[in-house]
Amino acid sequence: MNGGFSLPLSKDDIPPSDVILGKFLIIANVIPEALLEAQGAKIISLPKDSFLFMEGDMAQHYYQIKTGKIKMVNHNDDGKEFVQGYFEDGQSFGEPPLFKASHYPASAFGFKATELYKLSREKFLNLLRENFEVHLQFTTKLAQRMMYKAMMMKEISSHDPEHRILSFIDYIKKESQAGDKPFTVSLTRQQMADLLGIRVETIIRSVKNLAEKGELSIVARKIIR
Amino acid sequence: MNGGFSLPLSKDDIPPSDVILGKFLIIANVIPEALLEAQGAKIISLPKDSFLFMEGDMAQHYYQIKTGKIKMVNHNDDGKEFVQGYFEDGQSFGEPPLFKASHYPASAFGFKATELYKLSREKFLNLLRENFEVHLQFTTKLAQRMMYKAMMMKEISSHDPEHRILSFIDYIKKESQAGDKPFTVSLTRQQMADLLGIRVETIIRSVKNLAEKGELSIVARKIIR
DNA sequence: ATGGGTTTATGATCGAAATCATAAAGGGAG
DNA sequence: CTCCCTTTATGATTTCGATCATAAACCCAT
Repeated sequence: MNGGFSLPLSKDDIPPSDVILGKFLIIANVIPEALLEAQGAKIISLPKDSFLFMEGDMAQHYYQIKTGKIKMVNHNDDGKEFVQGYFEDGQSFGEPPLFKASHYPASAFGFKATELYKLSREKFLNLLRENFEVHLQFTTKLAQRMMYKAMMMKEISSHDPEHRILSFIDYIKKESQAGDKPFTVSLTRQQMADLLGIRVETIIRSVKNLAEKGELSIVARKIIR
Repeated sequence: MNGGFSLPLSKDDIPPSDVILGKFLIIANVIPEALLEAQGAKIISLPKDSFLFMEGDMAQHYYQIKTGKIKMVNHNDDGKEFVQGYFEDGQSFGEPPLFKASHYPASAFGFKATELYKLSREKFLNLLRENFEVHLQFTTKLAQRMMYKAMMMKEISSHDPEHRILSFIDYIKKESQAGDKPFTVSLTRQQMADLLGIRVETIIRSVKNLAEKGELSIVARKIIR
């Protein structure tokens, strides 16, 4: 999953559920910290439950998580939220608008207290210029996220909650590299709902149905497939 | 929209509607043809109404359209289709799975008879390696498509057909760089339906509603905003 | 251990988009 | 011009997820 880099991730102190939650959508474990520091990246702190930037803001900086967890999220008019993704240690987020100096399509929210590297747009582009391997690595991660979004769009468009849920679980299972081994979903049903654009109640009911059909099993409320 | 390159696009023989249709989702006018040829790209022909590759196939080649039009599309079990995007002259498509040697998340369909450059994965990556500007250009286009998908996911998830339609039209209007000038949507209602994951009838009714509300106007069945 | 907040659960009702059916209008090829 | 196919249009009906309401189970902090 790290695609070549061995960053000092030290996930030992993170509870298992979070590791799994992070597994999928860990999509851009991008730039070695040494390189960021060499370019002059600053380290900043984002408190839990606060926003780093809001949907619509102009993108000026590259951000990469040192430790913590960020939720990229859209809020529609009636307050409902749609989660574009979660990002954790070593991952970057919110880079797409950097390239054309445009605005963020979603807000960045501190799901946990988070420490981040912050690098100006110019220095970021410079870093890519001077480092083909990092650039390629970055593009690769972007491409992966792209495919995730393509998959989700297809699923979301053909609304059938059960199908959506299964595809989603299979995707994160694959990401987790669990192989054939039973895979435990560590997301809450609410989190799945926000990622899939479905109400919690519907998730709960659909999951139960899927369990009855034998497509997955529920043990101690956890979803296993 | 071309972002720096002036490719010999010669769109003169393409009717206006197609130019406009192509305007949006023209997102990766990527590699100068001279470079492709230098790397040894072959030119192949894809007949109208045929598939170049299918969802699930392993990605082995980089494709860039010389002339014609490609539709990237998913088919769900009951035959309904979801269109990920249209691509035209000068654009590339289906590149994300190239980076990790994985399979296509959607099928490529000849919306018109199309001539394409075809380049092996290795040579494509090589080309990026040797050409920072092209690589950056490519990443930029990928980032743009990414943002389009993020926007669409958010819209699709918060189902309100009218809202979705307006956001979509505003997006393609912006892409077309029409500014404040009235913008005529050149997509059929069916095409909009397939791009938005809504039924045609719903599009028709919603558009009519929006016209009554004054959000847009319909002239000779064409949607103007 | 206890209390408060979250997560899971379940039933009842509603509503909006999908579906089904049918037809008129437009457009292109010969 | 005419025929045929696509696109737009409109009404009737159905369906399934959203919504509302309520409560049990669980978990964590003090």
